[in-house]
Amino acid sequence: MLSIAEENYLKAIYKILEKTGSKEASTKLIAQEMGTSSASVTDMIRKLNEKELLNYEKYYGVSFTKEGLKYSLDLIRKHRLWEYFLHTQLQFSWDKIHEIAEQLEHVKSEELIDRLDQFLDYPKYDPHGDPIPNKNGSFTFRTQFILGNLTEKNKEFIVLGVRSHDSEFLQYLDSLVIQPGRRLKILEYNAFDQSHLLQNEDHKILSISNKISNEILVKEL
Amino acid sequence: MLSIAEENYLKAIYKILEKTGSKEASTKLIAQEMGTSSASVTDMIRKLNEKELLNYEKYYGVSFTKEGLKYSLDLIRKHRLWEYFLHTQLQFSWDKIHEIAEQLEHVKSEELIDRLDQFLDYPKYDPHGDPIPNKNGSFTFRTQFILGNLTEKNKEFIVLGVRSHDSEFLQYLDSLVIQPGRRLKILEYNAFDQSHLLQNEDHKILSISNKISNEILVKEL
DNA sequence: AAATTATTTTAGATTTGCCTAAATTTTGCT
DNA sequence: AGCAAAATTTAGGCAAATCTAAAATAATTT
Ligand SMILES: [Mn+2]
Ligand SMILES: [Mn+2]
Ligand SMILES: [Mn+2]
Ligand SMILES: [Mn+2]
Repeated sequence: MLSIAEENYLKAIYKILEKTGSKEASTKLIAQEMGTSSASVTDMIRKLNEKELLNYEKYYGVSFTKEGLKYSLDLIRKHRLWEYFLHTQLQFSWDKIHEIAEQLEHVKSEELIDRLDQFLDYPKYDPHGDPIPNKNGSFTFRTQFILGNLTEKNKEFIVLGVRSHDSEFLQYLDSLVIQPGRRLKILEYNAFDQSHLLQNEDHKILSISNKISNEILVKEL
Repeated sequence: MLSIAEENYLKAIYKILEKTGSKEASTKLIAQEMGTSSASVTDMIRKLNEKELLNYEKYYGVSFTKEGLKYSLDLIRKHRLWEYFLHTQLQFSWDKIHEIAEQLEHVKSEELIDRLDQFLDYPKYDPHGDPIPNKNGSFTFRTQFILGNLTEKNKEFIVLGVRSHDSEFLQYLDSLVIQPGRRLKILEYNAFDQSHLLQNEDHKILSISNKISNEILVKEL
């Protein structure tokens, strides 16, 4: 059993590896992600190395061991299942759930998360569209496009998720009725500033900058 | 915002005051309840006194301040609401819920507990029959009897709760179909050893020692 | 009212997770 | 290759929460 601090380091490393696509995470990036000093990171990764959750070579960053990766995936699973619970059962808006899930994910009980999974009917994606690992740590993949890359007029899409989880961004999307499961139609695409003119499910016309559209994930139809 | 350790001390003190009916809790009893040394208790109660949650007079134990009592009641509320959730929604048996609620009760979010309360439809009693304080910290009382004190033949009762939360005791009651909401009928009372012969809801005949019956709370009808 | 016992507090350490500053090592650049 | 910059580790310290042992105080018994 790991402490909350140790678990948060694992999550930070997972997030870095996911974002950079690399196999190793540097002390610097971990410190940045955790909001701590590099010295603290060195202390902690040495400890997690001793617990055989991280492969650590002095001066060359860390990678996950098999057990470290599985532990991280379990944390991601717990976090996203709790987010799903908060959103679908307790009606929390999607900009409020992350912070609470950050606490709930550290509750230690395998049976709890298994029963929660069953209670929620084994959801595959969280309220932000991120995949939820199953008990074995495997994700369900799906083809998805970044709205910002789509330019075809009159084409219709279903929102799948978002790439930014920024609270204000999510609230803004709420105000535009752009949420997972909602429909969007491209009315116009402006190649000069890469902005879109969209129609939402409520037939409202929306003008969206590429700053926004690049953070929205959709599928056709 | 208090640390988990600080919160657990408040709960321990609450439990002692409830059990002893006294206004002050001694260092010794707190240490016993927490499973720590008296020295640790002295350190902590001095800290909680500085935070104005406890009234503390050196060598004479502690009592709650108004804020300390409210904080404790909020913790009891969270604990019991989570237990109710685990039992009624996730189908955990009543002997498993306490341990998990001990973790969940420390999640910090007032909105979370308010929404959970609403989701569960404002339950007044937890799965062990203990009252759940409302948002203002007030309990709903009800008249209840200790089964061990009841001797009248052929009288019928509804189980309301239990006074011991021991896991093995609860499992034993499960095996006898003695659970909150279930009916019980007194077939015989033996004054010599104070044992009861009962009939449960499944029409099974049960012989119950006073050791057991003294831990069961019931109401008439 | 002493003396003994029980309880509580103080003193001094330990562990965890964090910090800053200094030393070391690697990396990038001319 | 050599030097400067960047990253990392080490050293030393701090706060929280714990411990054991010793000292102080209160309660009980004679
Ligand atoms: Mn999240
Ligand atoms: Mn999410
Ligand atoms: Mn409980
Ligand atoms: Mn309970």
